[in-house]
Amino acid sequence: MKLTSKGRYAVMALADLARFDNIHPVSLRDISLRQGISLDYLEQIFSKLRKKEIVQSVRGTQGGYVLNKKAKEIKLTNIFDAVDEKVKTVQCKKESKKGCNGKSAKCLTHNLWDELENHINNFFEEKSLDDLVKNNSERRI
Amino acid sequence: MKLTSKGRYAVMALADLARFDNIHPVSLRDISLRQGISLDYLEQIFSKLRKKEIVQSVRGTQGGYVLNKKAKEIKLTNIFDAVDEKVKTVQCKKESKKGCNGKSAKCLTHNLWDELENHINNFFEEKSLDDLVKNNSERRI
DNA sequence: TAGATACTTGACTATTTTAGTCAGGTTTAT
DNA sequence: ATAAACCTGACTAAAATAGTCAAGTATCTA
Repeated sequence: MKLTSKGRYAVMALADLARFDNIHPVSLRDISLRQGISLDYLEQIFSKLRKKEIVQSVRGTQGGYVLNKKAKEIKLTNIFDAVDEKVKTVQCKKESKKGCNGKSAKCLTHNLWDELENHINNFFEEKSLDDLVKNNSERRI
Repeated sequence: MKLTSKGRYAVMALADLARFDNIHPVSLRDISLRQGISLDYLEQIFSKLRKKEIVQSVRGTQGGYVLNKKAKEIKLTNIFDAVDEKVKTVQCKKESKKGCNGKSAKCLTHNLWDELENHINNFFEEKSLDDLVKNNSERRI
């Protein structure tokens, strides 16, 4: 089980952006340089973040991106959701109306994975972008 | 982020095995049939579980596998560890003595992923095989 | 002691996912 | 006008996953 780069990058980029928010829009180019993430990849990611209304874009020279809500109101859940990073532990064939692995009932461990998903999602729902930025306020880059 | 089948199968198979433990060895063939997991794949998985001394094998007719410890003492951590299912959230280049993404310092979100790893691992360390079986004692298959 | 059952090991492979790249736009501040 | 910056969709190399396949070895039971 691992977190994918897309999710990590999304959070990293937004944390970067949050530090400059309310001052001026932040260009992807700057985020790319500071965080070491490919510009093209960032554009893909921000396209999704914009569609989910987590950020707003400002076009033209001196443009960039701005948070669409207060950092405190943006939970990690929202970010992961936007970039299709999902916590997925069971793959039951839902179409077949059967349980796990094509068997008639839920597999022995079905409840376990449900619990695990909840456990992880709770973590993401508690953490906001604001928490991250505050945690790093002593650092510059 | 998702849990891989290998880890899920390992836990499912061991939960199945735990129900019959102390009665007789359980053959992989039976587990395969009951849990709908390929026999060949199970063999790969159990080879790893045996090396980590989570199970013992009993050869010959009526042979199979037996737990090597009490179900209460087998934590999910041990199982995931045995089959190389790891919770991995950051990929910092450790060899380069640099921080994340080749930058000089830890990335903005580094601490976050550490916390997340701990959060997930705590879950796995608390749950034992015994918890699983008890949770399902009302069910037959 | 024959033969079936069941474990054991290692190599191989198709599929899927990931982590991007690339090309060609459009918008807007200056 | 033009450069900076956003925007979009198609494409792809590499890695991981989820197995399969083949060829054993050990041991119980009849």
